[in-house]
This record gives sequence, structure tokens and C-alpha cells, in this order.
Amino acid sequence: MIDINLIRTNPELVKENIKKKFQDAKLELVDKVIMLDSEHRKLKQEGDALRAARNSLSQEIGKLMREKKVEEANAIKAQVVANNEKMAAIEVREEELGAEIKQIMMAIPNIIDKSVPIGKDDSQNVEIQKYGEPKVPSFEIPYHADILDSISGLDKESAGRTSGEGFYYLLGNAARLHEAMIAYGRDYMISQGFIYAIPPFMIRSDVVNGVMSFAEMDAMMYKIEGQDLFLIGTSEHSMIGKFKGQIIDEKTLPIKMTSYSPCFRKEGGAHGLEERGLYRVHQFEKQEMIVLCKPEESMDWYNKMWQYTVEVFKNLDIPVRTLECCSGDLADLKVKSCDVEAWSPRQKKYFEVGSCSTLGDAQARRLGIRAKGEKGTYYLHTLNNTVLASPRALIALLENNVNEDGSINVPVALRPYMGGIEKIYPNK
RNA sequence: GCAAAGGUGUCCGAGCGGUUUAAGGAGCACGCCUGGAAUGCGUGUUAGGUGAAAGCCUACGCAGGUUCAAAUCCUGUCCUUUGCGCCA
Repeated sequence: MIDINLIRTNPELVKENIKKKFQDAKLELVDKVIMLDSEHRKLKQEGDALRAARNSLSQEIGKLMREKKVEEANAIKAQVVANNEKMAAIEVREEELGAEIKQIMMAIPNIIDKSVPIGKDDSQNVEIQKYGEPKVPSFEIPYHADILDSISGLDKESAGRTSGEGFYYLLGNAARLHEAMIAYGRDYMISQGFIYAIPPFMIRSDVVNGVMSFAEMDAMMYKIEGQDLFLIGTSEHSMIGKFKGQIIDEKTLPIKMTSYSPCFRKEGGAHGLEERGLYRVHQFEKQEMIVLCKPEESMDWYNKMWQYTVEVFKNLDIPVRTLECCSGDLADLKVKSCDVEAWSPRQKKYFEVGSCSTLGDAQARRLGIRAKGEKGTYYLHTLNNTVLASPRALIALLENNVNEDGSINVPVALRPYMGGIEKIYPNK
């Protein structure tokens, strides 16, 4: 959600931005909201005048009552009643307009950063960095579900019976590796000065609405029956929601936190869950990072944050590249965003393992997250990024660390979390 | 889950139908004092909207209601604390 003031003072900029995102259908919203806004303000002024009259007349009644001039007071009461009728009509319209304006404002995309490459869709995303050699070994890398099978690490059949499609049991060393990766990601972020948090795994609808659009919510979030609660799709939701409606002392900025949570996603509309694999599932676990900072610092943080993820994957012996999202692929709330992708030597291409975004003040404006300091009170900037999400990261780990004989190298960084094991051997 | 008490500005906290334009304090900012600081004294300081400005409007957890008038009364709801119950 952008500042309506920007639309008042510079509608062309807002329209230009919509065009850059190839959402021309939304262009008319700008003029429409300007119209509604001016009507709304006019009405508000009328309403304010009426409310002012009511307040002063009511006060006068109070004075007269104290002086026991009951008849005079009653005469004024009649005036206020008449006034109130007019006011009620205006207030209804005022509220309608306000709601309509808010709805449109939610639909108008955030202003993207100047540096964002222009492009229609994800095919035009731009590679900005590569780390490690995307090796294709001389032997054929098995499908990750087969690697997992070889170490008796995966049981989707049982999960199908208990929970249905899109769920899984991770077993033995596979489960341990999965948790080791998360733990390593966690400790890496702690070493970078982030505060570790375990947030609520369910949140209320008002928080959900603050962090995503209704359409996104419907496609992603599981709702708890009979209660106003949703299972989180990422801990970003509860971590940013934590600050809803707060005014934060500027001196405590930046707020840097790394959170762990399971993540639940309906994956509605996605082209199917894989039959055997773990690439797209209803439940995964993620170590996340968030930063809340002053507006002028957000771009620096953005660049630092995705580098953390690259560093984590580098330490797990997984080659990665970073792709910047082009304008058309950027979600409406985001100012700039990139995906960190891991190399798949089996598919001979990269696949997404993390996503880093700065939302500018849009999320903070929706949720009412402000800071107070020398320059007064202002909305602060919010950023979020994946440290590591598994089992997707586990897939990358297995494919990049499996040997021709089927054994799996445990990267040095993970060994402390694996009881010192250096290699995992297949048991069949 | 039951019961009681409570939710007021950045924080603490008073107010419990009209004299609240939300007392008082802490914190913060500025000034005086000082060689410099602490202390002390003085001034300012809730947020949002609207307006050129003066001002006006809105908000006392949230949503409704009663009233000429609601922080204050009523209803619902959420949260917190305490006690009881239940439970890893």
C-alpha cells in the first residue's frame, strides 16, 4: 500500500510504475481514487463542521443544565437532534468512500526501485551473482526421492494414509540432515547478530490481511475451522505481525531477527504436487530472517540479506546463483526482490531455494508499524529473506553431495549437528 | 474451561456521563546553571486526518448500543493478570 499523498501529488509517477509492471488494467484506478479521495475529503470537511457544531452545542447544554435552565437546554437539544440526522447520512457515505478508497489503494502496486529490471514475467529475471561451479558429474545423479530411498529416509506412502498428498515422513539420517541444515542456518544468523525467535505458528486474519492480499491468502493459507486462526505459510507473517500497531523507539533500530517455523501451504492452483518428490509439499520447515529499519538503510540491508543466504549455501557445498525479479514478476507489495537458486546437477538447471524482498514502507503502512525519533514519527521499512528452507534445501544438498557409489558427503559445517558423521552410506 | 480484576499517549498512571483542551510522573528534546557533567530550574513533547493559517475533526484494546453529550453507562468480542480446573 503506497501513501495516498503520492497519488495526489504525483499521479504520473504512480501510473508510470503500473506500466512498468505491465498492469495497464490498473491505470484507471489512479484517476478513480483521486476522484473518490477529493469527494471523501469534501464530505469529511462537511462532517467535521457538523460534528464541531454538535460538540459545542452539547457543551452548551451541559452549561445550561448546571444552571438549571432546562427549557433553553431542551431547545438546543432539538437542534442537535436535527443536526444529527444530517450527519448520519454524511457519515454513511463517508465510510463507504473510505472503504472503497482503501480497497483501491491495496490494489495499486508499490513503487518499485529504480534499479529493478523491466520485464514481463519470470523469464526476464536477471542473474546478478553466481557462486560455486555448477558441476555436472560424470555419473548420473539420481532423483532425490531415490537418493532418500537408498538411505531409507523417506516414506510418502504412510504420509498419504495419515495426511494425504503433499505430506511426507522423513526418517533417520535424512530427517537428521534436514534438521541439521536448519540448525546450521539458525546458528549462522545468530553469529551475524540476529536475534533468534520461535514465533506463533498460527495467526489471526487481521495479521494475515496485513501481510498479503486476499487472493494470496486464499491460495496459500490453511484456516482453522471455527476459529479466527490460520496456519502460517512462513514465519515472516508472525514476525512482521509482531510489530503491528507499534511505535518503535528509533534507537532500537535496526531490528534483526531470525525465526524458525514449520510452514504450511495449500499450494492451491499450483500445477500439482509431485508424486514422489519433496519439491512442492504442503508442509516444510524454514529458518527465516527479517529486518525492520530506517528507510534510508533498507537498500543496504537488502543487499546484505541475500548475501547471507548465499553464504549459507556456499558453506553447504551447494552452488547457487541469485536472480533479480524483474518488474512484472515482482509482487505488488514489493520494492525489490531476488531469488536465490540452488544448482541441480540432475536437472542441469537452478531451482529456487530462497527469496529476499524489501517492501519499503508498504507493509508497515498496512500494519501500522512506525518508528519515533529525531525526525518525528514515520513508517519504517520491512525486509524478509529465507535463510534456508527444507526439504527443498535438502534436495539441493543431496544432489550436490552424492557420490557415484551412492554415499552422501556431509558438509563440514553440518557435521557438528550430525554427531560427527562425515558420510552417509546407502543401506541397499 | 470457570471466576475475579484490568486494558488510557513512547512508558507508568489518574479520571468512572458535560469544567479533560486526557491530570501527574518517567523518558526524550531544547534552554538556563556549569570549566565539563550530574543535580536543579524553565519550556516543549500522543497520534492520525483536514486546512494557507487560526482552527476543526477523529482515536482511551476492538466492534456495536444508550444519550443532546461517552475514556466514563450497557452488550458482544479479543487480550493481560490472579485464583481454580485441565493438560503436554
